[in-house]
Amino acid sequence: MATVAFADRGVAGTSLDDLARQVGMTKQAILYHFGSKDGLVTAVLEQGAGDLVDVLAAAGETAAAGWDRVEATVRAAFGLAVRRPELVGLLRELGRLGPERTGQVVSQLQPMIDAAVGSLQEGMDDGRLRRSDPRLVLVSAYAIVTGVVADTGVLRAVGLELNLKLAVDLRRAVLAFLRAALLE
Amino acid sequence: MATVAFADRGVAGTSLDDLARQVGMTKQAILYHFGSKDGLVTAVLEQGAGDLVDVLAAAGETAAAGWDRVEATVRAAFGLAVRRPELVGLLRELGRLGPERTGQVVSQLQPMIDAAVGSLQEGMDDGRLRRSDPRLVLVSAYAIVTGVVADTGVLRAVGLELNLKLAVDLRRAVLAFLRAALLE
DNA sequence: GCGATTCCCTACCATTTGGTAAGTGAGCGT
DNA sequence: ACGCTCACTTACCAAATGGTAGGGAATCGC
Repeated sequence: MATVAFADRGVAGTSLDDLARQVGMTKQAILYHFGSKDGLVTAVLEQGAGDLVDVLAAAGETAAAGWDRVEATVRAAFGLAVRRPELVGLLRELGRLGPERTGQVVSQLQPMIDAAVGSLQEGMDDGRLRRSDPRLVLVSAYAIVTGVVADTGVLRAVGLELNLKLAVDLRRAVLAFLRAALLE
Repeated sequence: MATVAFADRGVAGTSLDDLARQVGMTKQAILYHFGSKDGLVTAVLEQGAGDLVDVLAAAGETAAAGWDRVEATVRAAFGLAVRRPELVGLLRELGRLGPERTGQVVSQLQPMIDAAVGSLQEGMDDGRLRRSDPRLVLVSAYAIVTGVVADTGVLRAVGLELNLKLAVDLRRAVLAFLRAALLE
């Protein structure tokens, strides 16, 4: 709930009073549980990053290394982005929360990121994937998935509505892009 | 200046006092010129959208329709995103400013967007470009360019630093993606 | 049964926020 | 010289903000 509010209107744009009213508690109940707004932000970020890691890491591990793993991860990422867009919003909010906050979340995501880069690199070394910069691939894929889900205003501007069908189309487009980049 | 602050810390996260101190004026001087914070936001958005249109539309018009125009526009977009990343941040801030604000900016960008979609569609009808959904192409390209520039925290997490060389690499990757999608 | 703890509320508080009121000085047309 | 507008400034203000203090009810260990 707080996650959605922070992702939606930003941390600075969400007052504890608003939040409490939304949850049906008083501001002081929130402060009791989290100590301060800072504490709440920390908890929300930790939970969000945890969820992210849980879903994506699990998806990656179930598939065999190589293209299958890439596809499984992208599918999981799209599913998560559609089901819980607030996680994407949270990632975007990070930029304006300062480096310490970014560091907190990144340190939680780092093992997963390293694993992804490593897996891609390994695939390239084995010749199963075409050689390129795995980090560029990762960043590009991240940008497309998050950008498309988060900027719904932009979607509407080009005459698209974010729904299941569009998500499937976009997933197909992203996978085609990655296939072109990673397979020959 | 206000543009940078709004893009950087968000509208809600930027107080008029902070802003005024940064500019070397008093808050009341700002209020005198813009009437209210709302007025300032409106002006900043209008200016930002105008700049966006100026650069991108000009780039599109100088190149011949078809792939050349796509490439010219992407190059202009990357240039703008690197030179003035706050414009990207502003676009992202739109989402949390509510539909009216989004409408204001979108109506300013709409002719350019329609022209881009139309140009792509025309190229596909002529057979100069491979047939696909031009809106999906546009959204994907938008997401990559803006995502990569705006989420510098994510970049750093994968061990990349946003600089000229990286921007060039990314531009190459995006152009390769678009070429694969639009040319055969 | 009973003290302690947990959890939450009411009542405040200092600070910050966007915004108003009133004045001031520089420049400018007449 | 005079009035007038422009571009501010200082002095406020009411509301909202994050946070503290203290109390009360429910629950738990014993």
